[in-house]
Amino acid sequence: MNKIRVRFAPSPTGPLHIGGVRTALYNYLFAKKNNGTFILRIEDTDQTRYVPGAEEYIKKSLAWLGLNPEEGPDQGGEYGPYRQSERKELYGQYAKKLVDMGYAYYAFDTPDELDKWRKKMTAAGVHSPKYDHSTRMSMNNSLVLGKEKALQMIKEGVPFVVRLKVPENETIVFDDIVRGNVSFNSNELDDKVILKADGLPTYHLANIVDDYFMKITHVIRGEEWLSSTAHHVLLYRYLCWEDSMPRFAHLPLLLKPVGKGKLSKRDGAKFGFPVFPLSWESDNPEDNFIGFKEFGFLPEATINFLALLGWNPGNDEEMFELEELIKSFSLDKIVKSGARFNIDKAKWFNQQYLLKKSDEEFAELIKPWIEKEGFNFVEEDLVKIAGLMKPRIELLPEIIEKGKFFFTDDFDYDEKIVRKKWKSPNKDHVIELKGKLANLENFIKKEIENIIKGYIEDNNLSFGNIFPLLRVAVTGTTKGPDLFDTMEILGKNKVLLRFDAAFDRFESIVK
RNA sequence: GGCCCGUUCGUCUAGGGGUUAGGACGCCAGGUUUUCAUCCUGGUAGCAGGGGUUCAAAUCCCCUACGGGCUGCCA
Repeated sequence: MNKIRVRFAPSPTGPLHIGGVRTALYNYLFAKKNNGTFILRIEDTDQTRYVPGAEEYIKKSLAWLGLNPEEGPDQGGEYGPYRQSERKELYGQYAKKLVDMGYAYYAFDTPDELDKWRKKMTAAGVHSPKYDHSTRMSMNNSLVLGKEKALQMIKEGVPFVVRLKVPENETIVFDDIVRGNVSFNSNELDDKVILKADGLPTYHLANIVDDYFMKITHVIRGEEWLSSTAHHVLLYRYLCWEDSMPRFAHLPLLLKPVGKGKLSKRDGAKFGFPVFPLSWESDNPEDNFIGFKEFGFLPEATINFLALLGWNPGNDEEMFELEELIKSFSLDKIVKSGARFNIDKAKWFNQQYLLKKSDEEFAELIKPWIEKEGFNFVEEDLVKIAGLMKPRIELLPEIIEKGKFFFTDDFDYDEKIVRKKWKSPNKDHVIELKGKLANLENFIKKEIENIIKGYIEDNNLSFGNIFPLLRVAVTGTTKGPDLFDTMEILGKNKVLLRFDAAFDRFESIVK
């Protein structure tokens, strides 16, 4: 069997959607699993939609996730170039060849004319007018004009496109790895444009030509391509490449968390979570998107989550890092139906991976977020803080909202608790306790604990009345890691100052 | 509208003629904890509907409904 070769072929029209990332992932996994080659090909044939920076974004996204192509625009390879705009000459050649063989024809209908034609047809009751076997003979093309005349027009510089001449009354069948046999009646297919007036190919032609020359063995792509696969099969046949036609695997789409339709780029803003791997900045603020990375996701969690959205290993396991995914991956376990994008599961995965990190690793991960806030910290303390905060964090930036008190005195107090508990005798005990802590020479967890617990026990107090006040005084909140650990990290000085500040504040709150 | 694809707990999914329909997230309850979180235990909830085929259907077939995709000189 020939060596497996797959490609991820995005268009640089903007940031790479998370669904595209999953497509890349599956291609990558399939390649690695089978000792094959994972190729990146940039499909930049639509110059009107080209967005500068998008190609760079795609590469950075793949790199962040560890999905590194072996061949591509940056890596090179013996089947390059890997940018379609750099392969321009190739496509025209094959478009012409198809025309010469009678499998395609030149068409001169302008976009404007087609638009008007469609409107007219629609008005006449045709639901979606198609340029196909039933209408092509009433259009402006070489089939009605005659080849001579058409060639003449082309020579004179009349803009033209090349359309595939879809045969009549044929059943086109292909065996999709995910969906099994899929068949189309050719009468339903339109005469797709394969070469545009600007001389560049459309997806359909470019794809077939490139896949053929790049020796692609499996085309793993989104379901949105299923409908046009019949055209692609025709192209392979007419070009006499049917023997090396790749196998197709059409992936189910990612759907909106709620409501109808597939996941769209706007859903991120709408639901408050990312639908892109990395953040994307553009001139138009409406087109600024936050990424999984910037949202606080780990690449391994993102991968794990994505992998399981439309694929499963066939057993109950669900924690998979890239290497394990490679071992377990198989195309036949891909699910057929679309999957709703559910961020809760993604967060859970993130937490699982965060929990696996050592305190040192976790400290490094939260550091950028803390620095971003402009907070200062002692390296050694940060590792301790990391250990305390790790089980409490699902997304990295939560270190700020949940652990702010480690880094600054500027935090709000939980007023509800203060109002409820800041009264005698509770408050007198707390003030008394502060005095005892002030006398403590060795301000370490064990000692602090002895003082506080001893005091509460000696005076027969309830933990529930004293502890929340201590906690809120020092951290502002009743939630958080072990208070004695926290105090030790903060240090005696800071803790005492916080008590003083808190007592003042508490008084004005209860007033 | 037409064509193609799909439909198992709220969500992701296992199961592909005989199962108490399994797991995970979420949610709820209990336990642990100074609180929160982690962790542990338990619970909640599903085969879209209708016809067939069969001794037996979540599983095979048909119809309907619903959902998704496509229907561009976009990919």
